[in-house]
Formats: sequence, structure tokens, C-alpha cells
Amino acid sequence: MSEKTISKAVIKRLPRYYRYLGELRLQGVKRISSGELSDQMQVTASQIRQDLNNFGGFGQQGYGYNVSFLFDEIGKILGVDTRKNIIVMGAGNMGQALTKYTNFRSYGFDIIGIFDVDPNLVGRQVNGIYIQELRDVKMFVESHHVDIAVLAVPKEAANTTAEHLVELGIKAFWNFAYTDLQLGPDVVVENVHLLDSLLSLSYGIKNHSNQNPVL
Amino acid sequence: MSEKTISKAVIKRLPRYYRYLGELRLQGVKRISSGELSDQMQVTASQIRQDLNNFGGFGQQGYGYNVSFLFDEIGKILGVDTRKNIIVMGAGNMGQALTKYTNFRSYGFDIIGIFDVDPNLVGRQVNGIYIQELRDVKMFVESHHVDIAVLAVPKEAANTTAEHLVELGIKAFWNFAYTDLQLGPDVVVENVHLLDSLLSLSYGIKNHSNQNPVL
DNA sequence: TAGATTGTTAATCGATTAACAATC
DNA sequence: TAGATTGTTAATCGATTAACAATC
Repeated sequence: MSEKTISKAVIKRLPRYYRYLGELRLQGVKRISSGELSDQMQVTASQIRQDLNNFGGFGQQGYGYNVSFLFDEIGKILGVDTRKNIIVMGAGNMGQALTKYTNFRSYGFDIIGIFDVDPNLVGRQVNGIYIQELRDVKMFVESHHVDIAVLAVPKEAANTTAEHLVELGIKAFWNFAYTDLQLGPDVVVENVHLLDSLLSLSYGIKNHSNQNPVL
Repeated sequence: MSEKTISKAVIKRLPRYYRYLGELRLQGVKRISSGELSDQMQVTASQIRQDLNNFGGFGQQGYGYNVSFLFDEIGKILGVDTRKNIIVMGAGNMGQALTKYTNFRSYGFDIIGIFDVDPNLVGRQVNGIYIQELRDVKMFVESHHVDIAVLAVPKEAANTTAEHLVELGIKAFWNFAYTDLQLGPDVVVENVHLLDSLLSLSYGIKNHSNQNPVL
């Protein structure tokens, strides 16, 4: 790789820029300066310029940034320009809720399969998608292009499930199971540990000074 | 406040310590050194000791940390020692899934109410709790002690809903709506922006070097 | 051109890691 | 006591902010 690696902190901020720019675009705003965006987003203008310049000079001196152009560029950086196929492992509360949540589709993410071990669930439909037997996932992955697997299985099953999918060639996991996956270095994992989030809120209740939300 | 404020980075790591210690305790492990915990958690021993010492000397030289004691102490810091009542605003996919997710209860969080504007949902039960009219939330909050409100409403409704609840005295929000709430400084907000999480995973797919998951 | 605002370097700040004296 | 390991200070590293020259 020739490009310098981008820090995790920067990457975590990109979706938020993307969201604000998307809203500005919808409002018909054509251009924006780092100063104006700074006011709206409550981050420093300096940070905005630094962050964006990790990926290239998207602005123009004396003018600012073209909202629509910058929105598209950040979209490309985030990979929203190519659609992604997703399978959901586990058709419990969370698996079903995520499958029903249609908004991901408008950002290029298509849920194309959902799997569970429970025979009572298999055959039911969630958002027009039939729940399939977990054992059929191999056949499914071999006959469909799958970019991302959502892990919405019990934590005891999470790592085994993921390892199985890694063998089938899946390299990206959106992990809702409350455990840290042990997978190879070429596998990408994004954890959503809801209890961690709730616990840090709980901490904040006791210590509610003027701390800002973690964005 | 006399105590020095703890950095957000430290707070975000506490639930993970809590989880590992809880598992060690279940496994019957009585004591652990920062070095051993470091191996398991893949963080430096130095960081573990620094983090814990923000809150007090929980260990003992030459011995390490008593697992059960440390678990309880971190639990207290996170506020798990006092039960919290939660209401869920919005009985859509996410609101229902969170209400059904019974595991929060074992950490001291009780969901005691769920509200929606949709008359088709009102009166139905979710996990034994009747969905109530949104307009009845005032009466409910005035007659029940509510610590936390979950915002699982559409993003357009999130800020208004939250402001209303702030007037009723609620000071902590677990926000699943895809927007940044504008609330007063004495209100605590913890955001769960799932799309942000998915987008950063999407970024990682393109750039899957040996980056570790964001824990 | 003059004014505005970026891109980028330099300075500051904070967080992580290393080291080691204290002490169990 | 000797060995182990913490608590804590000092050193390093990285991220954020400030400043300003480049330039539209």
C-alpha cells in the first residue's frame, strides 16, 4: 500500500460529515466553508480541513467546499458508491429488526439472506426474505456474492459462526454479539456492543457534568 | 465537583473491563494481574493500571487484582449497583427489539414502558409490556421514576420528543435516531448511530489492512 | 485586485506506553 | 526475605488546534 493509513478517529468521523453534507444537499445548499460547517457540527474548522485533507484537496481557496461534490467524494471513500450484499446470521430480535430496517438499502446495503438454527423460525418471512436454515448458508454464500455478514446470534455461537463464514470467504462482520471475535488479520470486524453503550450512559448519569455526547 | 474528570476514552473502556472480569469470575478465577488481563484483552498492562487508578487503588502489589472485588467496583463506577428504569419511545423495529432484549435486565436496567403514536400499535404487548399512546407519557413519567429514555422514533421526531421528556425531568437519553440531539448541558446523551457503524465497516472493507476492530 | 478560505506546517494538548520505586 | 506486581511519574507518541502562506 502506498497510501498512508488513516487514523481510526478520522474514519469514525467520516460518516458524520457524510450525514451533515447529505442534509445540506437536500436543503439545496451549494457550498459551505469549513467555518460554517464547524458551527453546525460543533467541531473545529481546523479538524474538518485536516480530516478532509487526508483524502485529497476537496475544497477551493476563497470559496469553500462544493456540498454535492464533497458529499459524493466522502461517499466514495466510505464505499457507498458500490452496493454491498449482506446476510444476517440469527433471526432473533436484533436480526429481525435489522432486516426490517429498510433505510440501509438507500445507502447501498442490501440484505439478501437471513439464517437461523431454530426450526420454528425457518420458513418465516422477514421483510419479504425467507429465514433459512443455518446449515444452508454454505450453499447460499457459494451461489451469491456476499460482502458483509451481520452476527446477531447468541454470543456463545458468534465466533464459531464467524469462523465458518470466513472459511466461505466472507471478510467483513458487523458484530452485534456481546463478545470480541478472534478472527484473522485480513478480516474486518465492526462491533456494536449495545450493553457497553448503555453502561457508559449509566456512568454519565452519575457524573452528568457538561459532557457532550460521544459522537 | 472535587474529583478530576475522567476522559471519555477511559469511560468507553470500562464496560469492556467489566465484561472480561465478569467472565473470569464465572470461570472461577479469583485473582488476575494486569499482565494476564493484558494478554486476554489485547491492551497494554500499563493502560489497564492507568485506567483503574483513575478511580482508586483496586489492586495489591505482588498479588494483582481480586477479580470479584474489581468486578464489583467497576460495576459501582458504571452505576450497575442501582437499578435504572427505562422507557422506550417508539415501538417500531428497533424499539420493539430493544424491549424484547431481556439481557439488559440482568445488568439492572428495567424497561417499564413503551410508547408510540401509531394507533395500530397502541394496546399491543411487547415482552409483556403494553404499548401506550405517546400523549400518555407525561402521566406515566409523573407517576413512575424514569431514569433513561430510549429514543427509537424517526429522526424527525427525535429532538421534539427528547425536549418534551427533558421538561418532564428526564436527563438521560439512549438515542437510536439518526440525528444529533440538541439538548441542554445537564442532559446526558449516548448515541447509537447504526448507519455510522455500518459505513465505517464499509470503509474497512476497501482498506482491510491489519486494522483491529474498534473496541 | 482585495477578501476569503483552503491546504499545510508548526505548536499544543492529551492519551498511551515505558520505567521503576513502593510495597505486598 | 525474595519475587511479583502494583501505583505513579516520566517519556513518547499521536491527535487536535492554531497559524499562516498559498491561491482562488
